[in-house]
Amino acid sequence: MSSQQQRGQETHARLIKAAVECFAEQGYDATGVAKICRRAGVSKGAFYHHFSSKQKLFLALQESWLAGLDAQLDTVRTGAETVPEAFLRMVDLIAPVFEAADGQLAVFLEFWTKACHDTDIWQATIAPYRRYRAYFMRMIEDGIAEGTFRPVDPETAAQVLVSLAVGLLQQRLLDPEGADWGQVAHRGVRMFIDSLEIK
Amino acid sequence: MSSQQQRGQETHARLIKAAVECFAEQGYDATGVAKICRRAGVSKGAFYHHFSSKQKLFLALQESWLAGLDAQLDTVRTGAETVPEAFLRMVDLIAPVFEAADGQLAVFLEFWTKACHDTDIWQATIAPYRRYRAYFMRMIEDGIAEGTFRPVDPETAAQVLVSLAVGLLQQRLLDPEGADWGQVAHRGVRMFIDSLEIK
DNA sequence: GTACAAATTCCGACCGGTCGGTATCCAAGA
DNA sequence: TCTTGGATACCGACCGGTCGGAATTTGTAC
Repeated sequence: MSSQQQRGQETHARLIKAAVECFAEQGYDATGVAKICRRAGVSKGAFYHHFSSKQKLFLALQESWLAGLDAQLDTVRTGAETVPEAFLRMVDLIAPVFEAADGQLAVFLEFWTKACHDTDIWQATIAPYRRYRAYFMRMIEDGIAEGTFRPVDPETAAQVLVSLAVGLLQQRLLDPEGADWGQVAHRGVRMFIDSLEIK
Repeated sequence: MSSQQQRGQETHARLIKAAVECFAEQGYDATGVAKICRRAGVSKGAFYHHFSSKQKLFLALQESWLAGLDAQLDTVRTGAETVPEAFLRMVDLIAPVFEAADGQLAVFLEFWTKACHDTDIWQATIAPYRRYRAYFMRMIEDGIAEGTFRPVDPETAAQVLVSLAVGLLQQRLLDPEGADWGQVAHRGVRMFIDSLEIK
């Protein structure tokens, strides 16, 4: 890689980092391109050299973040004996990911909001949820197959679980001090399992 | 009421209505005050005669909507023998409220988003959730008292339920065609009850 | 009933400022 | 020399909000 290419990549990364911080602190709309540039120590010209629009940067942000979450999810099933165990492991594994990203998560709400009014963002936003739903569905089907779960409708159950996860994320985001959200998440997933398990 | 007062109230109502429609279609930030006024068939001067700022109108919107939801919630406990029944009744009673408001619900996402960056909106936004949590908590305590529920921690359980409700709302908002959300809601609440009930 | 003042409701031009985006030029590395 | 990455100045559009005053109704004194 030439020194010029490297310089370019560094600027790119600095812009992403600055954008995440700005969006998290003030929100997407309230953050001007100029502000991102100032924080990144870079000019507006450089910005539009790397991103064709403010929205493209927004999408790039979402994409990179979700890729990280996906990677984390893939490690869940390994090393769990039964499906219920896998679900519980998931909570433990995912929680720190969210905690680490803490301040930046507010941007998720922006994604959801914008998704309602923009097809590009909408597509990029719902895709992961459908993927997670399918993922959970398969786990539930496995649970039924291995005899630990009652023969419920896996799709509906998966949708319930995704909703619960999303709701937990939102509540945690809105009122971080309002509860011990890690504990609530645990309790929620345990309730989910309880109602599915054959006892 | 004098004819002047009445005229004022009508204008007020027209502004609210126009604002809800605009916000739902394009979002809060993308909707200029001028656009609301045009839709309401009213001048900018009239707008600022009725609302001291765009944000005040936003808050008024949220307040009036939540008041309606509260009123609906208050009718739930009456006419249910046991607590589990009350929870199930709640789903049936609340669902149509959300369905009726359908197109307007996207504004909720905006409330959440703005709440992260504005203390005024934040206070107005979390207050109802804390109220609902307290409401559910009492119901769960009642369930424990009447012997139908296991002696779990009512607070955590209530937080789980609120999270589930919020998540269902968000998912429904984002992907209305993605599932039969009424059914998912039913299944979710039933799951919640299942894991609490003494069998 | 009439004349006039006060108050309410509303109008729309206008303000300073900010926005996303563009055009142009420059410096340095290949 | 020529491409690439970055800088700067600038554009038109639009924003939330203000303001002086017009139009109409209400209250009051005669």
